[in-house]
Amino acid sequence: MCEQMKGKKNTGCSDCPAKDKGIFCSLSMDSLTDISEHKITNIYKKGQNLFVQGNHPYGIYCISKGNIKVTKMSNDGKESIVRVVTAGDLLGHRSLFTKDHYKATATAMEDTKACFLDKKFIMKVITDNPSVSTSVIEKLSRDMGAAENKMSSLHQKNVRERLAELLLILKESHGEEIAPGEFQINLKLTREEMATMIGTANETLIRFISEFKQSGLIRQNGKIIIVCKEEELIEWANLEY
Amino acid sequence: MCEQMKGKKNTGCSDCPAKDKGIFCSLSMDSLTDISEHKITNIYKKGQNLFVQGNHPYGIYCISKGNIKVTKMSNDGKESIVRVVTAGDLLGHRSLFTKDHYKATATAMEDTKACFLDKKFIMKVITDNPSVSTSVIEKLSRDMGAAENKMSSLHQKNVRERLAELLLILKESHGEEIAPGEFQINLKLTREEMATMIGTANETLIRFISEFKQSGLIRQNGKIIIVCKEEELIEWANLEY
DNA sequence: ATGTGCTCATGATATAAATCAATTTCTTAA
DNA sequence: TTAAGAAATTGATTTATATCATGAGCACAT
Repeated sequence: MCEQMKGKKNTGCSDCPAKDKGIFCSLSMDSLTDISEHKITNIYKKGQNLFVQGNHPYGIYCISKGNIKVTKMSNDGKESIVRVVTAGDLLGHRSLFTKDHYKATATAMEDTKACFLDKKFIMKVITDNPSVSTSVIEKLSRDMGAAENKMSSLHQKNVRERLAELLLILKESHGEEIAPGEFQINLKLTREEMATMIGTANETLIRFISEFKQSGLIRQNGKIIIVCKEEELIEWANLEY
Repeated sequence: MCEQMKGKKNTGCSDCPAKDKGIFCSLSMDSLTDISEHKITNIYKKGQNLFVQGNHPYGIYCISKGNIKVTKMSNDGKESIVRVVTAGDLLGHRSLFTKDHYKATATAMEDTKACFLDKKFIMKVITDNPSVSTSVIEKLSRDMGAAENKMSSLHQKNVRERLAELLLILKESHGEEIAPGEFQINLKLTREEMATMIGTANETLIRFISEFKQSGLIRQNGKIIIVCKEEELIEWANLEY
């Protein structure tokens, strides 16, 4: 019996905190129950891998709680975070759909709850439910837009601009307004991780973080970053019109 | 009447040279006829835009013949080619599915034939035909894999490695074996275009192209590049294991 | 054929960011 | 509670690549 199967069945999908953001949001109660009965829920501790670059996929993960980083490692050991996956998102679907091995490694950034659905079952759910397939298509399209955007930023922008852009993106995806115009980014990241998200060295990243802190664009509460002057960050980010 | 509607109906989808590579490949003759009746076929001359960054999508393009580059332009006028689209591929779907404006510009690299399907119709085809939706999902997944790969390459690899990688990718997508072990890349690219594909300056690209030519890894027949020593290119590309 | 405007090529120089090195601060586990 | 390791910071130096400058080769329209 494979690793994933060791998990135990858990609360139903209808109770999932991420239900409304997930691909099953428009399904009937009955269909949801069907999915609940097929899923295997697992808890991953911070630092644990859900899957590893090079392995073969045999299903898909629906994230119920927690943040997961998807990283690619080069031969010479350089790491890049290509995407961060959150509650309501899918994980491992890309490789499953292309019938390929995993091109990246997925690691829990904090204690995480993820439900595993085996290949055969999820494929059937997708073909049987247009609302699911269009959700998947929409999610993929969105992620691909983000990927292409990041790609062009790496070419067109310098590190300061890329950092400003990253902070704005994190503010959108993980931000919480804690005071008028002040947004706390609810995602704990090391400098190293932030650096690999924008394709730079951590020393370089640190210098610009310090710069932004000095200018009061951001501040820090322990490990947590707070965006104070969004408007100025937007200026620095040099976004497309 | 909008620009796209000026095109005339043309030969049916069943005669499309790209049919087998497209998302409609598993449809019945009847369904294909239905699609043929709804499509608007257009011819684009080299350099013409199919759509422009910032505009609003109201349908999708199926490429029947020709190559199209998808480029993103920064505020300061720097261009990046994020993807090249070929016969059998979709175009404009990403923005359509996310209900967003176009994030990039699509330009014909040569005389091109593309069929336009309006939003309402293509959405119906997708929801009515699981084979189409899974094809779309697979294509998106594949493109997204390419995008994330390119993203990490920009961070992890130097220009020489990225160029070697690009040549290998082009060999896969547009290569034709013209002699044992010699692959002609059937895609005319300027140096400028190649440079923007791997996120570098054209002068820099030219230096490495020259290097590769001198080492006999590639050679040129007019504007067309021929890969002579694939194995050595693979070495240089420093691919993931 | 002849200019006019691209594309390609090569050399010289500048620079952003990587790398290397050393110190401090924070975490975590014994 | 302290020791040990990890993460963050700051400074000095190096380096890959961008940028600038110039000229040669080609293609195409007149």
